[in-house]
Amino acid sequence: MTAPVRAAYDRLFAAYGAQHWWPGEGPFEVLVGAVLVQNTAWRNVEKALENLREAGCLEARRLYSLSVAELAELIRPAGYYQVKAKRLRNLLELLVERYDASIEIMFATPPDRLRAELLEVHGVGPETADAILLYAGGVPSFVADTYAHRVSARHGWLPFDADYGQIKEFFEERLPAEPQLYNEYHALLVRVGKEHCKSSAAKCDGCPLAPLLPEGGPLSQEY
DNA sequence: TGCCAGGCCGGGT
DNA sequence: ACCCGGCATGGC
Repeated sequence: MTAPVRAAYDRLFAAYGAQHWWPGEGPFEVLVGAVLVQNTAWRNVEKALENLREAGCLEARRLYSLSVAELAELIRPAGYYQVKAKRLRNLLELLVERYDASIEIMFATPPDRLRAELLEVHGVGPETADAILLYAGGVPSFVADTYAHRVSARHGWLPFDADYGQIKEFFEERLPAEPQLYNEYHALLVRVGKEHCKSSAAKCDGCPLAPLLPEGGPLSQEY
């Protein structure tokens, strides 16, 4: 059977509705948040962003003017604050030095090239790059995070050992290249993953995707 | 109270 | 090419 990627989306949206990820926040805040949220609960990121806001530093040049130590102290609630302070600065360096601190100029470069440039930033991996492209730039670049992996593996859509690029490609090949769709799908996968695919326990009871599971239930080892 | 969160990097085999 | 540990706060 062909993987019901679109059907899964429809079920998730029907069950959960719009998730409103990164609603109303400007692209710069999204870019900062994309680094801060690495392996971290979003509520912790909110505290860090609030600190930055109070310090008047939610602006590229202002934030770039801080030392790593100052930056680290402000983003402390987000966890991994020492490494993230450096990563954030590396990303800001690209934005400020190469793109004159302008998100708009940055996104004027072709998405494929911009993605490559983001990946060259020390501390920006594929998921962070895609999150920036999608949520800050409206570029239809699917964010294949750990939950996309779990859901895909459990449903037998992909082998468990599929890598990031394969998961991303899998979804992109089966969906129209619409940023709003990618945006919502990613958020919905996280939502359903948290409620039903957490760690090794498959709580398929009441999962909106349960009807789409192969015979015999979820197929995965670890996830 | 332990487990986990919207990753990524570096070092060792 | 893998596998693994480090990084850290805060909520359930």
